[in-house]
Amino acid sequence: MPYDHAKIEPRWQAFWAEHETFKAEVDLAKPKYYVLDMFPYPSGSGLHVGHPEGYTATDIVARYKRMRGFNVLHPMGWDSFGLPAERYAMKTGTHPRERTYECIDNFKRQLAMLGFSYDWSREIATTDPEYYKWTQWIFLQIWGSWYDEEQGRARPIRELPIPAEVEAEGDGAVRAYRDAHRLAYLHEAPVNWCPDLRVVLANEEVAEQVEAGHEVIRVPMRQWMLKITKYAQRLIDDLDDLDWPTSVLEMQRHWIGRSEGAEVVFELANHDEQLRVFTTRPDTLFGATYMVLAPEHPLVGQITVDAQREAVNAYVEATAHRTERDRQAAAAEGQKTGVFTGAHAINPVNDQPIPIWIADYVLMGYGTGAIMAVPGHDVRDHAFATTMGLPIVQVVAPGPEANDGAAVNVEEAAYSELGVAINSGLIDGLASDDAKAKITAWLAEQGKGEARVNYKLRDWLFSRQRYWGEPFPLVHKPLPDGGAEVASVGVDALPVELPEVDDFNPSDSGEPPLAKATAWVELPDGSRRETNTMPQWAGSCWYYLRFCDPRNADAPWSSEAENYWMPVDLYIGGAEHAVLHLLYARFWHKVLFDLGHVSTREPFQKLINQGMVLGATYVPETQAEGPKRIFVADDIEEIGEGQYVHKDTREPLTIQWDKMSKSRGNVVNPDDVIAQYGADTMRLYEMFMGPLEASAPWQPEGVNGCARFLARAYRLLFDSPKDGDDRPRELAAGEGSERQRRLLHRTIAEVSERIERMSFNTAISSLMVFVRDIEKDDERIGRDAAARFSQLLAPFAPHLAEELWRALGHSESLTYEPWPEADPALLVEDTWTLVVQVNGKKRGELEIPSSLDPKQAKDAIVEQAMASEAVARFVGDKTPKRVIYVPGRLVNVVV
RNA sequence: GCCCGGGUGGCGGAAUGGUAGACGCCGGGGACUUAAAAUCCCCUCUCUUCGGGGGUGCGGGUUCGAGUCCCGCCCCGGGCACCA
Repeated sequence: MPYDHAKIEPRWQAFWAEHETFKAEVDLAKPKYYVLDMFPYPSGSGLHVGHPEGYTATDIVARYKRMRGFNVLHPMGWDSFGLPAERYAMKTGTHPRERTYECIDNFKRQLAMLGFSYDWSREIATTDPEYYKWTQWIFLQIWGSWYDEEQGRARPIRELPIPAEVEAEGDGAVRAYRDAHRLAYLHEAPVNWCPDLRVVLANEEVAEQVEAGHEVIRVPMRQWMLKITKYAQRLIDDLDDLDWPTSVLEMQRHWIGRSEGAEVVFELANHDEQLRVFTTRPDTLFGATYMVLAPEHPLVGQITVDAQREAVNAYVEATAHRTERDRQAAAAEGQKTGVFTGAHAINPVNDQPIPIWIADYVLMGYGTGAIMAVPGHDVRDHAFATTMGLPIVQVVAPGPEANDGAAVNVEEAAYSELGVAINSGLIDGLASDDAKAKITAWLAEQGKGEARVNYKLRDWLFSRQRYWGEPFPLVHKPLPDGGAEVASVGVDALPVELPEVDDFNPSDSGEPPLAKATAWVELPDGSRRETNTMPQWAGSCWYYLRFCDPRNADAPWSSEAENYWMPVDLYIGGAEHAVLHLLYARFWHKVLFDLGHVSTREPFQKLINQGMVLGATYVPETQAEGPKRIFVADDIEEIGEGQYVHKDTREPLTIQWDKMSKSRGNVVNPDDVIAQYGADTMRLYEMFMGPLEASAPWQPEGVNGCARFLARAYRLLFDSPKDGDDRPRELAAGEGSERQRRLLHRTIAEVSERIERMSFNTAISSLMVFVRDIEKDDERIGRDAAARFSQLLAPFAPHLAEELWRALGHSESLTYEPWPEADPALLVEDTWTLVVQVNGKKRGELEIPSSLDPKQAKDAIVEQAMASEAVARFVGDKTPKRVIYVPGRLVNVVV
């Protein structure tokens, strides 16, 4: 029987498992290589063919590096906390744990069938108490730290200097001072509360529920926050040394959003309070004609005059009920709303009183939640001023730096670019940048402001009102004065395991589900456990560290293992994690670095985002009014090349490619592909589709070509008689004929170079050429050539490669065989092709013997070209103006 | 709107500024076969008066030479979005 993947693949998978072929141990004598996949959330629907694209790529690199002599760490695990299991539990009553481990089993079965070289002895799941024990431990490190601005690093909270005046106020004040400085703190943060469902919704869930008719309001709730903002600058700076895609670097920089400007203090008329605003354009201060506070701003209640109170309250109330979506839709249309408070502020540069408004285009979460409005030079302020009839003043004119001489009418539109200051007192005539510097210095002198750097990045809202997450290892301890203190349960009490409950719904009052497990919440000493749980990000923030030492019972990892394996040399995963997962993991890593628990500043040295695998749906060629109709492969019939009709209605359809998703119905299950073609073919096709980073459609016809190639490779070494079992062919020793040797060594060189630059599709193309051409001259492949080929094939199609290797008489796996080296002497051909161009157009080519060295023998080569028929024909008796010679490539005669 | 990618045959895609279309799919022709499948070989951008001409989203430019570099557009994908 010819190439039978169903027989070969399970056999080698069993062999690898039995021999623990891929088990990795710290070995200081060998260089290490840590290659990591973003571990998956084990969803109920299992893998689709999109998942294995990245996994295949890392597996190729892992196998290649092993053969290159590296000690390779290539682990896999499960990001297994998450909402779907909890939703499933509410619906069916099945405990999330049970459901989660079912799903893990299914994922693991599917991954095992693909023959990935994971060290399964290192498998971890974030839901395992032995794992989340250490997630809780890391949280305690963060909670137990403060950020020392002077040293620019986190330090243990016990090292926080307590000011004498705080000390004097007693224990309560000291405790409050410490709590305020911790990297994890409690804060009243606004959340999306849905009273109908009694749950807090993630931002992306809001639209869905509102559409379903549920009310969602922003209400403040006491939440755990992490001070990631303290790390904003380091999170930007340390991006410089990473080998990451530019798009991800850019997205991270924008997310952190550093901007330079000034903080300016405005005194209030008839009030003792001050108003602080952040601006990137202090040079436009003379053009500030009003101020705007966010509706949530704490000063709103105090400064509003009685006559305006009713209108202001109504506006504040309305804002709380407006969904993000509403506000965004209005913003997109440039609509501005707001209400005058009746109060005035004093512009510090000219002592003019200007009115204070509230409007929801000012966000409480950015800057100080208040702005000075300069309608002449800011489009948003301009739109607002126009709507409300507020004055517009021009204080910047186009100057030599930008738009010199352009006509500007700020009544019509804001001029938001740089220029020269006008109508601006002490900075008149200065270019915008100089004006900024001068006015900022002046403000500082007057005590009315200072230079300031601001970031978009907010502190990380770290608690969730869910059951299926890590419990916080904290308790609220009652104090004699009636208050409560937050205390650690102590490292010895870890893990704090989730209590068994049968109801996973939140309580009527909106308390998290854990609050109902009273036996767990209430401790003998009167303390109450924290009932929030951690977000799903928590487990994925440090799993790459646990992989270094996954069974360590005494510590999250040993410094020996961490020192040896870290950092991750290659990290591959989807672009959807470009911002949050990577930012959060980098943040935790830096805290751990500051506290001396890890040795590298950054966790992931090289990052690659694999592209999406697209699935097909079919849509009507002419889309009628009404809901969109889409059809899946089962509904359609192909009546001609690229022409499809609905199999019942005969309506013409066109094919449409989208990201694969269960809801679209365009997923392809790897189980089916493997059953038909085998894992090696599947892996090969995943890589052959195109560059790793690019998205590509899954076209089942294309899989054939890869299957054909493997069958050919199999036939090179196996004889399949009609009657009887396959048997290895008798092969002569050596690397075959001269031509075959050259082909082999060229293939070795090409495949090596292409794997190194992760161009797997072209590496596979080299292997295909080898198999196609090796027997062009009737001679069977040589034994040694076959061995080298098996090794080259091994990273891509490991099962077949092992089978071929064994057919050549080896009894061991080829996993650790040294990678073949190309003999440079055999890469030089007898002749090389010289292209002859006339005026840049190809007119002929010449075979030049390799005895004429392309670099040395320039004159002789050019002479031959000039004597060629092509030159004779296209140059004739014209005199060449110039002759360009590109060594080893071409001669271009310019006439 | 802003920030990243990308646009090459019927399709997926190759191509350090130097022969555009490697490799594979689909399609066509042939060999083998009673036949089919499988396999093997050949052809497969386009026009052509068979000399050659044209062609990498569009329009310019740099260069002896541009898919590749520069400028201005168009289209597609991804991300962000009232961030002061």
